[in-house]
Amino acid sequence: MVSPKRPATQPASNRAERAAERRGAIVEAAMDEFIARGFAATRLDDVAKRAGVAKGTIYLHFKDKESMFEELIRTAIVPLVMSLGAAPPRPDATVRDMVEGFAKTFIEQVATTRRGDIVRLIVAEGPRFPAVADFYYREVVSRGLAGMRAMIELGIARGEISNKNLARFPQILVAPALIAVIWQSLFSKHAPLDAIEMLQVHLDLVFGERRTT
Amino acid sequence: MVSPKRPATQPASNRAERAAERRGAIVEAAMDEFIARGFAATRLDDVAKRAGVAKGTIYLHFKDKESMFEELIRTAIVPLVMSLGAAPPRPDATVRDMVEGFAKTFIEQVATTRRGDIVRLIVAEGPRFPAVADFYYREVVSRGLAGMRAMIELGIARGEISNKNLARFPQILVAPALIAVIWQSLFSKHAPLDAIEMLQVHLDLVFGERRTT
Amino acid sequence: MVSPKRPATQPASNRAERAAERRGAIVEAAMDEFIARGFAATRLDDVAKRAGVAKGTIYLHFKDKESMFEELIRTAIVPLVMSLGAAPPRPDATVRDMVEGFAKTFIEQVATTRRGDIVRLIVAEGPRFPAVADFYYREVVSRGLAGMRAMIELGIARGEISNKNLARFPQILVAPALIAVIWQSLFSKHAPLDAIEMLQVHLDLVFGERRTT
Amino acid sequence: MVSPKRPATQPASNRAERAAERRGAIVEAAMDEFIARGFAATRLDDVAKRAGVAKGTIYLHFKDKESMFEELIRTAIVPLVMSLGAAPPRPDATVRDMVEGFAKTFIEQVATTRRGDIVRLIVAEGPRFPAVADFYYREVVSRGLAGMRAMIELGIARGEISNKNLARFPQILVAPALIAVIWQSLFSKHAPLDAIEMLQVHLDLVFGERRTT
DNA sequence: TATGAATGAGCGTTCATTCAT
DNA sequence: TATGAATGAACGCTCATTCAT
Repeated sequence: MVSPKRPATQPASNRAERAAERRGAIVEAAMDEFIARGFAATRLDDVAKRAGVAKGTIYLHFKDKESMFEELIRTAIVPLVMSLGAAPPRPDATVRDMVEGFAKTFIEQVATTRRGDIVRLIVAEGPRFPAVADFYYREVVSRGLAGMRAMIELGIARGEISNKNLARFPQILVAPALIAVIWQSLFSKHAPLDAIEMLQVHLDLVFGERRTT
Repeated sequence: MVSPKRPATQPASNRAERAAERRGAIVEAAMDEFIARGFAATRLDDVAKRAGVAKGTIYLHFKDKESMFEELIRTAIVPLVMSLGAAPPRPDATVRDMVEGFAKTFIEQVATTRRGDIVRLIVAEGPRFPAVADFYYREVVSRGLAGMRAMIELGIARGEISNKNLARFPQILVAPALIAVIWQSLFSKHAPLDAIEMLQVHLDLVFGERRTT
Repeated sequence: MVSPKRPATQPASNRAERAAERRGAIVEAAMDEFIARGFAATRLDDVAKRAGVAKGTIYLHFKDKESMFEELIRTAIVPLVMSLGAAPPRPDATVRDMVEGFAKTFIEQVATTRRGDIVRLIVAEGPRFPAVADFYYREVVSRGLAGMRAMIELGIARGEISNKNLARFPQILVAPALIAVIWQSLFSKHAPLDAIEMLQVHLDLVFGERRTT
Repeated sequence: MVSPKRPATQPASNRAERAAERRGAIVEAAMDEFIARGFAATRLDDVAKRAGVAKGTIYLHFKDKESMFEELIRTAIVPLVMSLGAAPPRPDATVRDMVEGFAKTFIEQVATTRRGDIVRLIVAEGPRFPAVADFYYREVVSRGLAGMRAMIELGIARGEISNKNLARFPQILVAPALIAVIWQSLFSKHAPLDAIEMLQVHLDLVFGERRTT
């Protein structure tokens, strides 16, 4: 959340920079509002207020509410992919270690942050925004599942994973992660969920229980 | 579309009955609309039209849109619980068989029907309707998880489940089922998902692979 | 301008009647506003206020501002045509008498009333509302000119009109009438125009000067 | 789109000249837009774009939209008057020849050009812009009618015009010309109108039919 | 002088809610 | 009880006007 009023010391950054700042503020504010209220219930007035700009300014950056929403989600998905794709390719590590690293990254970078809320937002609005659902499927789901499948197959080849059918349903591998995301939004106040622990247990199911030395 | 003047031949089903019919029609229509559009985007005009009643009639049965939504969800959850709680208590069966039966019931009764959409609706609107989320947690989630935990513990006691930590995270057991529900709504047109098969594989992870004779 | 509140003595006219009254009030109000401000500058808020209804009520009768405008004009043109077409077909009268009667009717029924303003409104907005211009041409202009041409030809045949070319330009016969309409709206406060007199003089040109005994 | 930095080779036409150029471009663009859309529906954004200047630049030349419109019309009227007042004062010609020359000039210089659209624009917006209507009356209408009246009186004196009352309604003389202007804008696509021919016929009415030798 | 990003009042339209019938 | 016409607050979007650069 950058203050819209640049401190006097700063030498008045150029126009483009200022515009980018404003746009950023709008994006942040809109994201927050969309997450908090969903698409239909979000008021552009509130977005503008939260972003510290006038209502009309939003329309200098986005064609209308709908395309703002779609563009926002698309934009937000990119770092989501990046934060996951950033899994270090340690070829010498065990598959379990790789998956575990990946899972931890997910929990830290997604499940416990606003990125997780975006995932829930997509689940919530997807049916009304096929373009969003399509994009999400293409950029995140299909890629993510392909990556998981590759991991699973490697695990099977190396003998780390015994259930050969798992490769057909990589969804199983990520299911608890998604559960964690949804749990955060809906039930964490009723009963906290230790996502990291849960993922460990789940990985034990997949890879066999770790011999606790 | 029932004629307002009941023909004299009809034994004049009493008023209460007629009212209940109307109310039922409204509930059905509202449910469909809420599922299709979400809370905020649903128009009571459309609900009334779909239910075949006048707009004002809705207000004879519900205080306002919000409480209608909450009441609807609550009402819809009951058969959800019932359809799941109806698991026959075969004490002689293996735990896996019990869980499997339960899972199949879920797939058939929930994941592939409108009930699944209701689950997604709760995920979507839950944060804006704490009362709904609370009710859902109390009536479905906590009970369901308790039941699952009991099953798991029985499985552990009987030696069917080796991972003792699983009892701490019964969410893991239901995670793929929830995935199936969400997948139906969002991605089934991109790639169909055989939920039954997926659950089988998942149960293989939990109970150990079935020796396919 | 009918009072929206029916006097208590009246036995509460039925719904349809009330609706027609309201619609009539909206039409009146909208006509006045459109004439006074033109299409773009007319505010539906003002129309509603003037009609004594809520803004939303307008939308119970008209799809949107644009179609309201077009429908209004179309509706207003009908009595315009009628008031002109009502020229009594006195076959024994001279052509001049017929044209004169027609002209007087026009001056009395159109040029000096709000109907004249509607003509000016069509001139003003026609280019932006081709549908309006088309309708006006079809229903009023082409018919009116055809009628005029018939009169002129009759006049020529009877020897009342000597200039045979006039039949090719019946516009000439109506031009002063249109001038009168426009003059009313724009310049009557600068210099009043005695339209009746002017038409007499014009007819003298067409039919030859009357021998004022 | 003129480069803001004038190349050194150019003898740097002074600022005032550049400003006048810009102002001219704005005037042209605004005129086109006002004619095409009317006052209220014209967007200064479009004017600026069409003129090739920034929106703010308009405000360096005009106080606001309203006064721009009024000033524009006033400015546009001047050449209108000039193009008409430029009637050569051939004292030896017949009055009919003079009027005919005048009429042809009008058809060529006004009715078939954008100037005619300006006349229609004044008819359309006049009631909302009394200043415009006043100015137009003062500068064009009253002068034009006075000129016409003088012609008519000369015609009467010379025996070319027999109807002495015509001098009281010089409007009759110009009515067909105005009709031609309006017809161009509204109905020329439905039925073309040969304005020159029509004016000839009209003059035959006024001056008596020409003996076609 | 010229720019165009930013503003915010204002408008068309929608829709939950009311109420006379 | 049921209706649906009527309401009016609220929202998305536009555009004349301003002003920092």
